[in-house]
Amino acid sequence: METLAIIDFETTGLSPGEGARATEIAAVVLENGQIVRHYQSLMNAGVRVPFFITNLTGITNEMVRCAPPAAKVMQEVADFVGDLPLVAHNASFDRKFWDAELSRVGRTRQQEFACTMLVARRVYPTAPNHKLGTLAAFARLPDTGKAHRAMADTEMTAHLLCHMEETLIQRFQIGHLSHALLRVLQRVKVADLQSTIRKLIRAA
DNA sequence: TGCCAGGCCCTCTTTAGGGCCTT
Repeated sequence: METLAIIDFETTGLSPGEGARATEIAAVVLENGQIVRHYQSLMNAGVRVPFFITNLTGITNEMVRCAPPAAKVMQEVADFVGDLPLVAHNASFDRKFWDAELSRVGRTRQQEFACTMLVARRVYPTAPNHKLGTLAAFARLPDTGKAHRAMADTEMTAHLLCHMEETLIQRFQIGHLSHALLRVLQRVKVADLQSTIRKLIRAA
């Protein structure tokens, strides 16, 4: 697999447009199917953490108050991932926060996101659902720690990506999984997955 | 009081509606 950066945000809500801010981010670099570098930090954006978010994630107001400023963390994580292609589970969510938090420090995203949830819907159509935790159990992925914390979810997404690559290699004899192929697969109609991959292999 | 975003996908569709998924 080509070298990719996988990220996951914990936030105070669902939309930066509604005032939600990031509370934690994790990123890993996946190289040849192995996690070779980690970045993880809580961040203080100067907002209160709603009670139900603390219940969900375990992230408290005290933890955020003691964390480095959001601007410092975003500069660090943006430098950490550099121009590597980005991957996230339900990437439309993380892309919104990545773009919003980066814009606050005067930076803009240079690369595209690929989405493991959209690809998993096609690769694992019989999974009970396509939540990250459900897919981890369905594919019997290694335990990565407490769900709904940024590094645990980031590592789980990395394991899911590797498992999907193995599945696609076995099922369709693809050579390897690239970011470009992920971007194609996430837009293919579920029923067209097989024919689309075969066409891509023939064209390669 | 009740509701709250947005992109994607499916279908009893396309001049739409509702479920999924993320926090």
